Amino acid sequence: MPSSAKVPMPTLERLATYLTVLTDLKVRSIDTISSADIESRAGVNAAQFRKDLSYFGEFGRPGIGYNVNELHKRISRILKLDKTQPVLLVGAGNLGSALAGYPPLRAENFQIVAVFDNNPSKIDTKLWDLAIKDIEKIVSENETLQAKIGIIAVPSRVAQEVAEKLVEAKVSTILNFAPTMLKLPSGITARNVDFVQELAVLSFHLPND
Amino acid sequence: MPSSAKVPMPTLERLATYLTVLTDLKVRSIDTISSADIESRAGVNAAQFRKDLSYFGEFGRPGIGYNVNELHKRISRILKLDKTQPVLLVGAGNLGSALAGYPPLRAENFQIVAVFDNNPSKIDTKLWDLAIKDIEKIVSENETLQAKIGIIAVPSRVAQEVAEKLVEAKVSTILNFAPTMLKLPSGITARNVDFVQELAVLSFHLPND
DNA sequence: TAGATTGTTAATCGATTAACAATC
DNA sequence: TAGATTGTTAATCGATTAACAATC
Repeated sequence: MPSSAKVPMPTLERLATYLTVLTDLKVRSIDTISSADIESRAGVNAAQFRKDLSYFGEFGRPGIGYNVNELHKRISRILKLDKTQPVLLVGAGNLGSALAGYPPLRAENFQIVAVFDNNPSKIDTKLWDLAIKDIEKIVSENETLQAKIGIIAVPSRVAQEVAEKLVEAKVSTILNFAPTMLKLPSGITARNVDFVQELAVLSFHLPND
Repeated sequence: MPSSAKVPMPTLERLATYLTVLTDLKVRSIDTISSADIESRAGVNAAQFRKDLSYFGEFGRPGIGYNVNELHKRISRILKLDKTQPVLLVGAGNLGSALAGYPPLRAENFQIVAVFDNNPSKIDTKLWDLAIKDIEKIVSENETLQAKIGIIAVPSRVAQEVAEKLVEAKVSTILNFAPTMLKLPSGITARNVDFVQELAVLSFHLPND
């Protein structure tokens, strides 16, 4: 029942996976599932799944299983995906553009509310339906927007600098796509998405000729 | 000394992180570092770093530390990043386009050698310097190319189908950007990059108003 | 030599999974 | 009731870290 007991990071990551599976089950109009079903669909051990949920309360009925809609709703709630989250995007290059136009983000209630760049020739042009703004204005812009999540999609060499501006703009969590270790004040949560790292791990597993 | 003893996945992931740090040290012309330096720069415990390396042999000199260039070279070698790896990209949308034009990939010796899509209006047009080819031709195309790594950058609903084509084309490792659980034959290694999952974890950590 | 730092062992910590009483 | 499946405890497994002899 306690929602405050420290939740392991892997549990949190799997929660998002369960949501993906549950969304799919909803589409297929399946309305009850067991932890064993999850095991076969998500590749996560059934006991693991039940344990993960146990950090947040009771969700199923012994002998029956879980109601798909209810479980989806409750996990969304836990991950704070039940209401729209405003997000600041920094970097209007290829990657930033792809992120701003990425449908699954909207589907899960993340809304990019502003895009920033430092390139004068981009400032005041549009990225999809958003005006690209001067990165120097991020602090004042976010006074109104009040976004708490920031995405860094700029080259590595300026990522640290951008991170500091995001912190100044009162963002408290950062998703960093640049392959750099950010130095951040405590209290700021950051995650790195590193394509090259992912490919490197795959590369290691390649058969040796 | 054994390179074959099963290496933990987190070790492999950190190896790529070390490489990033080492590249940076090379740029700064620093040529010797200790595990304690790595701890402060990569945020990884010094003992952890030494343990990670120990799966692959001996790399440093007691009392001295590690030679930056040599360590970089050896880790590159371990991850098979010392020679160019050909990669097939499926999906010539926004994300595929961003990946194909992503400089760090080239910097680490990954080379996208072909792009495939199923959209007739895209086929035979160019994505950067590559001709977009019909996904139906992937098997025959890869007979010549012999790429072993595939990237899936298509919408979720077609990701499974694309994965199967990649397997048919004799790819053995897959990086999947679609938020779906792929069902793959054993022997195929896959990793998912899920932006929404990353954001969901951040979202969880958001202060409750 | 004295000081620094490695590679590795052993101790700790935490996450995964099996087992089962409770319950539908 | 008998069968199914949960939530949770306890056992297992594996990864992280501290400690230290070896060595530069």
